[in-house]
Amino acid sequence: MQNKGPYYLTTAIAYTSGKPHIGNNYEIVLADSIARFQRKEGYDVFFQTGTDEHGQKIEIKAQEAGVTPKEFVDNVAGTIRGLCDLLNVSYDKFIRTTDTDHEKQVQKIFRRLYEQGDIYKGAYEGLYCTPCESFWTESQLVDGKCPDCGREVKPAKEEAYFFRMSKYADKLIQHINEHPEFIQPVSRKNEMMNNFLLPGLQDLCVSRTSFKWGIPVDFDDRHVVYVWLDALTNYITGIGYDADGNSTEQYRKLWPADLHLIGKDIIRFHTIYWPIFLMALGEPLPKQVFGHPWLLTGTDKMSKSRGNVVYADDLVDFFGVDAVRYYVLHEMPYENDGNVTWELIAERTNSDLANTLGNLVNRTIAMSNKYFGGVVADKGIVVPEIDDDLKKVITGTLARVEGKMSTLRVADALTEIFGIFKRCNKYIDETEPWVLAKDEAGKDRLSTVLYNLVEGIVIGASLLEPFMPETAGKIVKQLNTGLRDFEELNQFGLYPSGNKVTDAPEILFARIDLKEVAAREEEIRNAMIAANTTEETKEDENVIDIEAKPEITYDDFAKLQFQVGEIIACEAVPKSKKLLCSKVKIGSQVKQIVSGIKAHYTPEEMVGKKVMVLVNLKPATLAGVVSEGMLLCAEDAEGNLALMKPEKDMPAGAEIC
RNA sequence: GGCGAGAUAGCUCAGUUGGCUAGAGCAUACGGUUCAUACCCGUAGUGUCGAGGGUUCGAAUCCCCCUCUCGCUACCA
Repeated sequence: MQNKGPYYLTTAIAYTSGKPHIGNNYEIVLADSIARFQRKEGYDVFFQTGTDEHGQKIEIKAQEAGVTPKEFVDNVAGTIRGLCDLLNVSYDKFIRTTDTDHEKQVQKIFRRLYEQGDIYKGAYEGLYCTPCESFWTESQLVDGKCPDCGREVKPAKEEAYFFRMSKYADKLIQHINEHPEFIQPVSRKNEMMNNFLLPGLQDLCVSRTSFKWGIPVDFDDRHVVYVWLDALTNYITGIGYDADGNSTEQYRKLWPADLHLIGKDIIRFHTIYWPIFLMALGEPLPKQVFGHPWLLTGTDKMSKSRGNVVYADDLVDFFGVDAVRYYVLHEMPYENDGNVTWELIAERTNSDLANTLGNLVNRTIAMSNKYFGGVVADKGIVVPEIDDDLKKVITGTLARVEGKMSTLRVADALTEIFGIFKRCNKYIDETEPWVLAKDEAGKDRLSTVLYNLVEGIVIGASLLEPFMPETAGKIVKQLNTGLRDFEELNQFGLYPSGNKVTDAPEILFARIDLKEVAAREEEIRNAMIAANTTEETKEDENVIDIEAKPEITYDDFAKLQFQVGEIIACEAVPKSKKLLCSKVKIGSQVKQIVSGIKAHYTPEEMVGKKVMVLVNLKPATLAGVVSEGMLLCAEDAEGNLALMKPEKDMPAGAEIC
């Protein structure tokens, strides 16, 4: 087979905070189908995936679990790798950000960027605005003052390293404009341009001192490298990049990557920060970044307490690996989010895999056995008006599939392949083998018909291999042959005439009873809810750790005036998505307070509540509405808000102290 | 609020530069067939192409406006 050169493909690395659901695994199946396809096309493919294992969240989770962070990520990374294997993912390298060589390179990269001035130590001294509780970089200040409130900024305790993004912004804008294929789908390009690049890039914080579970900055070990410089660089460290210029031959061969396949939530990091890091290192940029939409379960958000989280291993256990692969690839969302449910997979499996494909293979083999003892021979009895179209459809499919795959239209490529199987079913109807079998004179024609069917199925199976490798192998095994190379797929008639197919055809995909699916799903849901209940009671005892703020004096505290306020009226702020405007009775006066809690409370719910109010906050205007205080809320890890209410009924205006 | 995308058959969606009776798949109904996993083949559909207005010989397709949904972003005192 002709070698078309290297093709380097990556997925995002999965965060090891817990077991990923099918919506996360979908990306890697998609990547796998592309990797396998390009291999068949003759490319020397290198396919890398892996896990992102640092950060405060993992540090906390490990603590909760009573294990070290390393033990924790070893366990989860093992689970994730196991899911990849279960899904038959043909990765060439599974990188972990805790790999020693990766960590070493990240340190070297950090040091190099620091030494050449791209990373600087953010001296927070003089740059913290206490009222705004915000850190600002020098470039963000307006006349040396807080850009939000215009007040003086002053020194703060935490320091961090920053990356000078603005330095490379113009070069990146130019690159994006000159390479329209760089960001896919194109609609994302405008978002990046309009929201970030054109308004001006802010410098990015690339280190932390608030947690320890990360790669230490080797010349300043109070700091660990913060997520993006650690995670994104996996794409080059995994293939042998060296910041000192001693990169491996593999790196020189593979970089720049042909495709970074990622979810739409991290497009910004892959199309802005990552290219800029690479520019700073003097390396070429990846050729394409594809930010795919998500595969969701119905309309509800997945949550364990609802028991509606869909895991790949449960699905594979019930449907089989290729049915799951087929579903996610066939439903691959391109512009909009897609759906996955047990019922949808079952329906798709029945109609496409059991009926169209499985039944075709089964009936073809059954007829070969019934009429010719399994021997498939081309007797050369051609009926052009029927056979020609069949052959044309089959031999033309490769080109159509290649066309679809060149623009990553994986779902459409699969539809093209199934066109072969549908055409074969129709061919059976056109030729009526059972009629031919009744008459000795029809025997040779019948033999040719069956030969044509077997040949079509072999070509279809060969095209199917990148998407459903296990099934493709099973099909050709039953036909007692092997998969064809892609370059042979535009020829018809390579199946050895006189070959004998299996006399015991195996059902490739059994039809699934929807009631069984519902029962199984119910079973898993209940088990999940039960397991989660015990887990949640445990979690109730847990606390959420947030970043510590600098210590304050009692005098600082005494400046704050908290009182009980009664909400007597509330309405949504018209020109805003998150804001509610409340009239709050505090003693004898009524204040107007704007709060960003529309997602959690309706205006009707708000009225009548007695809540905790910070009263002496300087009034500010939000979305054109004046706000004269702040309603206090508790916030959980998911960002859910709960208003603070006195434990006993208290009059409006009561001081909270 | 800024920028952007979208609203087409019961469901998921295609509809290129405006052009003949608006399409595909799934689901549904009917007919045919029996080699096969109650399967396959064929036929039939229904659609105010989100509402209204405009340009045009002609608009799902272009323009205006309205309603709704969604994405990124800002606001979240």
